[in-house]
Amino acid sequence: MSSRRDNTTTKLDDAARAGWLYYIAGNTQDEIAAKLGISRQSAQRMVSLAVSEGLVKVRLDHPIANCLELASRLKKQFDLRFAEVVPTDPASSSTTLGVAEVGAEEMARWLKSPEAIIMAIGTGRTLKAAIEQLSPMECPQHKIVSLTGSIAPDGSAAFYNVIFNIADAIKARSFPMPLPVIASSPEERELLHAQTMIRPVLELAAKADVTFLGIGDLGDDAPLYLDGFVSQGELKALQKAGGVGEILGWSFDSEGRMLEGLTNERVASAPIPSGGNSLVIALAKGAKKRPAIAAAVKGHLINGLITDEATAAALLKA
Amino acid sequence: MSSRRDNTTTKLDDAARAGWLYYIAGNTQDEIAAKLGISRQSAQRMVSLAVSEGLVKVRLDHPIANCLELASRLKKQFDLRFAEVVPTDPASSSTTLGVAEVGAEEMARWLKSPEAIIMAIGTGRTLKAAIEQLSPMECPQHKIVSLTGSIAPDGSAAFYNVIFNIADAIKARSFPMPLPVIASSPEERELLHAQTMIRPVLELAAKADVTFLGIGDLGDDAPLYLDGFVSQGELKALQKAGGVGEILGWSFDSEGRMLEGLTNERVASAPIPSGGNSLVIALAKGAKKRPAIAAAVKGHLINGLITDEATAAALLKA
DNA sequence: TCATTTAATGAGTAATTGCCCATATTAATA
DNA sequence: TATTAATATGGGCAATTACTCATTAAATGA
Repeated sequence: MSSRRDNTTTKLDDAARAGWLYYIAGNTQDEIAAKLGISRQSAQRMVSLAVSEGLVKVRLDHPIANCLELASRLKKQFDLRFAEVVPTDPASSSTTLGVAEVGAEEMARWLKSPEAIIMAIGTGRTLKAAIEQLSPMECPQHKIVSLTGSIAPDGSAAFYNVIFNIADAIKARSFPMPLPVIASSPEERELLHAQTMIRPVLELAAKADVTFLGIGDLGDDAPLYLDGFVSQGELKALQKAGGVGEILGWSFDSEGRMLEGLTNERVASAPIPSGGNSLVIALAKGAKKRPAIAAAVKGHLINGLITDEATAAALLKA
Repeated sequence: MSSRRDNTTTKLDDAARAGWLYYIAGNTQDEIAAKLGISRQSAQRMVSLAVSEGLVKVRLDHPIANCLELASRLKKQFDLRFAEVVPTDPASSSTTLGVAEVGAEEMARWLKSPEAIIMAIGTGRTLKAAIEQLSPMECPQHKIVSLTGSIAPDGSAAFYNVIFNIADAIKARSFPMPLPVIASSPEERELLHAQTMIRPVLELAAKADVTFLGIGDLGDDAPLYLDGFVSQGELKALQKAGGVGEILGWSFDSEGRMLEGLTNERVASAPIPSGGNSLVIALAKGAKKRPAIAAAVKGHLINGLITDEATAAALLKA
């Protein structure tokens, strides 16, 4: 008892133990209670704690035929180098369910590489959900670079910036970008990018081997607006100019062409990587994002996509 | 659906889908049944098929998980009735850290039993460290019996004899063994064992419900030698005869076979309990003790083990 | 075609689990 | 030290899941 660090640690240890006995060893909660000398209710609490703390990871090792089919058609039709489709749960309103898990797996696959890679990371709710699924690992050989600013309009750390969450789970060198997402003027953007702290990050970003990012819609409740990065007026202007989506703050029209002027001339994020071998994977699903995703794949802003069955089917039909 | 090859494939696909909806999306089987248009029972069958076909993989992201895994493999491979593995702290040089705490917990678990039990106790540094972790408790119903002498070669109370330390913490009837660990001759051993004070202790020891003991190595700095129970010459002889470890002073070779003659014909300790239901748990870890532990489990000198991750992994590899 | 075997289905039921609530225990604070 | 707040515990019950069994549908082969 003396060597234990603190209460939380002990509790998580016990939870892990209970979770192991339940999920791996196949004990019932009654059996666990007996083995651990606690009541059944406590055993139940521990198991559920292990789940809610994310200690328990469930994976399904089966290429569900329809998903596979859709993925391969997506790859072909939109000239993608990577596509993954997860089943749609019609009843769930989650905008990340499934996509986040698969995204995390794909990230982990890259991070497991013994060779040093540069992984670039965007931002957004979906990506954040994916990061939460990442299992801790040590990979000091890799560099993880943020493509977009970590500063919210009010000066605080942006909630949906994920580079710091990654750094918690993955022991790799990480490069955040201490910038706002959108500067107040083109001049300020240039000034910010000229900073000695920023330039190496931008250079690193341009050389990324693989990039994971989210896609935002430009509807009336666009994340860019909800999070306060653009004003309502600016959003209206983007919509009027034909904008249907944004990546890293860069807005584009339904053909995937970047909009000229407007907020785009003040976006402080790095450009979307597009070098020859660089893999740019977007994580996105949902009816609301469909036009944005369609535009992004049409305009080859991305060359990889993780989405769900319904979205994939809709993309193929359009 | 067009690409499905045959019935089995389809079934597995559906099972995978059901498994996904259940484990990843968190649906109940009723919901799955509704969504897939099948009965609840069929949904249940599909989910369980997904599990039995190994489509569902559960992983536990916690250091404890590996320990539990190792423990269950130890139990299986060495036919142990009890095995507990604690995480290895690579930074610590302690030979008892973790093992002592868990040993104490296990002792406490037994002592909490309302039914009267006989607990036998060996000796050694690890065991002493374990006893120090014991919380005081009242259990007059139990008997605690020492398996080995409490007299150092110089006639003083042996430092690493732990029965008296137990008696401090635990209010139970305790039975020390006022003997040397190794007598000066086989004859003296017989004489000592014939004493009216000793015989009941030996009889009690033979009936122990559970035994906790340490394992000593027979390297050049064997505890048996350091504590002055055997001379350097005797130690060399033991090594030459193939001795790799000792329990209670009884030396054995790498297969866990007791050595013939030498100091073994003068050991005054009780024999290692081995009755049908008796649980004999050793507390030991560390590279130095590895051959001794391996021999003890191979030769079934013990049927319970508390050790650490590194030692457990090495034992399994050997 | 018909008998026979085999697999699939759903009803019923026992076992297991999730959760709420009252109580006890522990920790924090005055 | 006494009081209060926070937390943990176990009883009880409803929801969920696992399993058995009888029945039905499909497949097989003469």
